[in-house]
Amino acid sequence: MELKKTLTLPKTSFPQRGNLVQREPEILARWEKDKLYDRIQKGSQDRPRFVLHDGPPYANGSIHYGHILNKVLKDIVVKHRTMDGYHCHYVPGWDCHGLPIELQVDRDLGKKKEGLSKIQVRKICRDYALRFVDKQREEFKRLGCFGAWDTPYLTLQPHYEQTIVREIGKLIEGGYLYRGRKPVYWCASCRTALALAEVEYGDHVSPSIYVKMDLVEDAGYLAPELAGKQTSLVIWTTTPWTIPSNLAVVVQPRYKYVALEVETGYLIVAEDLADSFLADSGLEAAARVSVDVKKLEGKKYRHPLTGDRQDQDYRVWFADHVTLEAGTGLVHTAPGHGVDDYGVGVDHGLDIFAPVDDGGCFTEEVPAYQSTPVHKANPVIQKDLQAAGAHLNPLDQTLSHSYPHCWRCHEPIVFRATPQWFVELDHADLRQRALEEIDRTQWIPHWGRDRIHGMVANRPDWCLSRQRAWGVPLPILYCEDCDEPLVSVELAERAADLFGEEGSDAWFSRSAADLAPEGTVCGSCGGTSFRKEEDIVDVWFESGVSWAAVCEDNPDLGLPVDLYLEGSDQHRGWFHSALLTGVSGRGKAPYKAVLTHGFVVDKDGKPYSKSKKNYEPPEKIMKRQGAEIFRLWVASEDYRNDIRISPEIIKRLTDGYRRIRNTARFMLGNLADFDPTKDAVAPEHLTDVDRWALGRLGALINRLRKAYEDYELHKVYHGLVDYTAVDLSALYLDILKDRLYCDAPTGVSRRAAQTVMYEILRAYTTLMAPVLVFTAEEIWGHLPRLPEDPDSIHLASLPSADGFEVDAELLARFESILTVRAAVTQGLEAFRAQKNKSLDASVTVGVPGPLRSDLDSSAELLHDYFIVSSVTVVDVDGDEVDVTVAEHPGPMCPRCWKHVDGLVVLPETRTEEVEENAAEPQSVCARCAAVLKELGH
RNA sequence: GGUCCUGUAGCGUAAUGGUAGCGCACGCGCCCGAUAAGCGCGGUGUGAGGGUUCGAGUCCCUCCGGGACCA
Repeated sequence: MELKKTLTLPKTSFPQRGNLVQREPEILARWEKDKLYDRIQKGSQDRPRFVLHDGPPYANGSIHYGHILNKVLKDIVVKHRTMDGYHCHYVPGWDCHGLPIELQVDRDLGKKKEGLSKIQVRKICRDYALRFVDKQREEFKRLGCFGAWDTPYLTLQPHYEQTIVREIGKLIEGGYLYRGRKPVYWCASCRTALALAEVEYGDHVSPSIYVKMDLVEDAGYLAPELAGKQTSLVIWTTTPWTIPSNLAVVVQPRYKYVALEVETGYLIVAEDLADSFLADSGLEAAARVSVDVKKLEGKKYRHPLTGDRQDQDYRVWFADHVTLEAGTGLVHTAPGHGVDDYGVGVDHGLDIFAPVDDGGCFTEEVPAYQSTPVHKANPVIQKDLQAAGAHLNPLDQTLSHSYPHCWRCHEPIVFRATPQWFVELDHADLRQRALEEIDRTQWIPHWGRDRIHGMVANRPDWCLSRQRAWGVPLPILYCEDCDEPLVSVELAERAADLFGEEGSDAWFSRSAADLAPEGTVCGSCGGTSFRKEEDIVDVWFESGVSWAAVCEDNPDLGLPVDLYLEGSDQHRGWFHSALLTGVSGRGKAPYKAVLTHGFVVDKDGKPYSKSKKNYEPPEKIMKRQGAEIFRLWVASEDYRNDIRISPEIIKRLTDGYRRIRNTARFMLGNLADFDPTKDAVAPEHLTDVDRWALGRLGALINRLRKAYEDYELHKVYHGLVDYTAVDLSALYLDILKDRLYCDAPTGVSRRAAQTVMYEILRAYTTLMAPVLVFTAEEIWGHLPRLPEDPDSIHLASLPSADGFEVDAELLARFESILTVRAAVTQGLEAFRAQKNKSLDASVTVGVPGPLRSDLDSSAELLHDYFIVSSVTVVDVDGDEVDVTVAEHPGPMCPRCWKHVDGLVVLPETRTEEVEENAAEPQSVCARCAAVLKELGH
């Protein structure tokens, strides 16, 4: 008789290998066919809501690691909350308007674009966006993410566009919207504003000029030497044409400045730049006098070319952007022609003066150069400065440097202030109220609060307008007679109504007269004919109001939502725009909590980039390993820091996955003949180690549930893997093998083991389901189920630790047993090196007094716990466990491989088999003999 | 340059201011009844330097490295 055939070995159709690339799509297809997401929604209708509102990715390109990280994190949270008893409706969204698509379409169209109308171009942009929505949608679904994929929100949908315009109406109603000027990149040859992405840097030779500007007051207060002398500021610039627009000079109060004595008086420059200035100008300084530049704040100087303007102009201010890299440490400031300059202008109440027209020519505001293109005006201005005695260096000095050029015509661009629409941050305490809302919001991690707080506290007014075509138009008209803008809630509402029906194309397809509400007259001159605003709204405003477009009126969602979850860059992006629109529109933040994650970087911590190619495209990994590995990756790393991905990390995760899968498979194999409704045994039939195992399961359940609730998902993964390796594989399941394989298949001992294993596998599978969505479902399909169990694990609830309470006394006792077990396995090491199995050993353990009673209460089972053939416990002096290992003297049972004092000869082996094979009669241990008899052998 | 974050063994991750632990990898061995599996044993670490403290991975400062957002 072949004894191996009398064992109950694991048996299962659950494949050892995941073969995820093929299996995942099958599972997805089944979910789709079974309408699983809809069933989850219907089944949870009466439960409390938990709303995770999706931040829309941009509808361009294929998804990358950052998208995967973000969407899988969201999905794990949503699936966990669903299994935790909430109704979670997840509506994915896409950001569809904006420059990247418009630029791409521009490139694709090339010259063809010139013959197309705005509406035609917008149609192409729309098709482009929708194509990528479809592509990304499939990619997200492939990751196992659940959601309303058939009814996502898109910022180009009429309803969404309607909301955008309505919320602009709210800004108008609240008085936040105003028209101001702001410097933008401007291409004079294309006569258009350029976005940052449309600017190319290239070498350019510019004039390099030092200009002196005389202080009005006697400068004796700076240093006694200066009293009675003409003292001047020296500035340096490569754009002489901005000198007529100069309205201020700024210095850095932290730096040291000196006054250089020259023929005409004293010249103030930064100490560290004095030598380079003298070298460039060819001037000689008879003396250097240290000056305290802080005393210059607010002092007036005379502009070398223009007469006096308003009192606030031509003064010295402090600013941080002043550096010692080049120039003089005193920075010429023209608020209409530079970003830093603009900031100074806003801070000090200066005119945003930009006397340059669309074609890059001076306007009548500068009569001397009127109609001259600015770059051609440079030499003229230099000569005028020289004539005024203000040009300190030779006229032909130049500087070759990197300078912005138009991406299309390659001409050098200019900075030029143009009219823009702004949200006024300090109107109606908007900024203050936003800051208060920040403090009412939970930020995860907590430092998110400081980050956004700093940004909101310091940000300038929000420039809402963009000079582009692919977006939602600002609902504003201008009077044809007096050019006054018509800004009204009625007009916004009228536009909103039209957009809701026709989309925002209505603005372009309809005439201004058609768009104006009936009876509209210009508030300024009473005119009745209008032209349309051509600007569109900043896309951050569009996505910012998603709470209004998506959540506010949806009974499955509502406001405020529970959670926004995005990368930490969104403190300045979406969290920020949603906060400001929420506070200005509804008086409160649209979210209760905001969770942020870091960025995906390579193994060296460097951000991965398309140009460096320091990464493998995600779709390649997907095609090789499937989506589950990505989900494991997301769950395994602490997302609060930057998240690394590398071949080694993928390898480690794959190993972890196999461990989990194999352990589950082992349990399934040993449950093949187990029907929980019939075969489960009562608690009193469980052994100590069974009860201990259930206690450990209870602890795991508590730990993982807390980790999920606290969004500490990496603790879920590590908790699960550690439990698998330590508690299950190395300990409990290893100990169980003898009972499972050798005891009577339907005997109470084996059924007890199965009962416990069943509870473990059920809970284990459910706990992993939010992360390992496919594998958990697959295990669920093979698990003996109860009649009330749903057909998908994603319809099940998280396990409760009730019923698996940790018995403190038992746990303490097992701690002792496991301590001794560790000593025994260590003692066994030398024994096993002699080609012995641990079951060949007979172990004598000397244990210190305190442990003794803990061991004695399990004395009969210790050899099973230690997986040896016999254990004798003796007292020992001292507090070290003492282990002695010897070969067990008795014969080994050929069936269960344990050594016993004596074997029993099997009755039927005495006869013909023996004679035929001339073999010894077969003998087994008493336990196996009884089992064989019961089996009918 | 500014604001904020971050640095624990090869990789991932843990540690109310109180003995630096866990898993995987790696090395060595066992097993061949979870088998493209399983079991055991083993070495390796707080970026650097100061400070506070009886005691610092943890709090403070400086430096170095990395990141996000601004400029």
